[in-house]
Amino acid sequence: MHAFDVLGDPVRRRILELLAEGESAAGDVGAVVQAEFGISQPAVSAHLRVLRENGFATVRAVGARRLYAVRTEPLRQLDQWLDQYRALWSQRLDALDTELARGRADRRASPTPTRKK
Amino acid sequence: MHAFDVLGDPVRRRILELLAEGESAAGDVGAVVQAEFGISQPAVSAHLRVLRENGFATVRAVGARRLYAVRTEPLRQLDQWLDQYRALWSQRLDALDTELARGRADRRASPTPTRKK
DNA sequence: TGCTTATATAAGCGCCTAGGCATACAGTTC
DNA sequence: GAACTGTATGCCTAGGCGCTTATATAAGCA
Repeated sequence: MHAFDVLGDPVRRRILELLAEGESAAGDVGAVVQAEFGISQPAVSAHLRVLRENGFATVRAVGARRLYAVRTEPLRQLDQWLDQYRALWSQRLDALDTELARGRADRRASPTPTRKK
Repeated sequence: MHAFDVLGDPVRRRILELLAEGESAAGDVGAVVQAEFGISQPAVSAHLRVLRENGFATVRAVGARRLYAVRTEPLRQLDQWLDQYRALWSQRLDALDTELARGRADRRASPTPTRKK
């Protein structure tokens, strides 16, 4: 599952947000999320699993508790992914201007940039 | 549709990447994407529509052509969304350490060992 | 005007995912 | 060890999304 698919779910985003406040037990996170979204405990558990299996969270057992914590790696990657677009907005131009600006840039000086993959 | 859902599709991510090189016609983007993903023209058109309707792209007609261009606004917002997590990784700690660090930090004020992994 | 190109929309369909309930399993307590 | 708490898994269903084919619409051209 791609990082964006993981983050595509509002429940998971909320869980991540909660975990950002600090490591916490599945049940604690669950209580909040269940209340807010009106979903069951198994549903929350499934979301935690997705986060876990996709590297967004780590777990460690403490007694019968499962303490979850955010793993920033995937988020950092997301940040990197954004890099390829930052230039487009750091030009301090708004969307429409950016569009026009790029069109012109291509016609004027710049040689065609390479791209593939 | 949430921004993450929009970006959750690999075809759409690729289209965005292509558009980042500069404004281009639906057909041109389509040719590439259709070849790379083996999907039909209508499928590409549908993706362009999603990007458009969710603010990730703008269109303008030039004759029978439809020129698409990236709109950075949603990407900027994504960047902002990441802000709430940047603190977690700018601490220069990796996931596991971060987890431990936060747990301890809550209890006392001791710093933690450095990264590994 | 009739054909072709460029792109979008419509209809139908399979698949994947999230959710529910029931249940399993581990740990804690007495 | 029985009962209870905390959390995960299995199974099933429903809804949404992406794909395909067929077709519509608009512009360009002979």
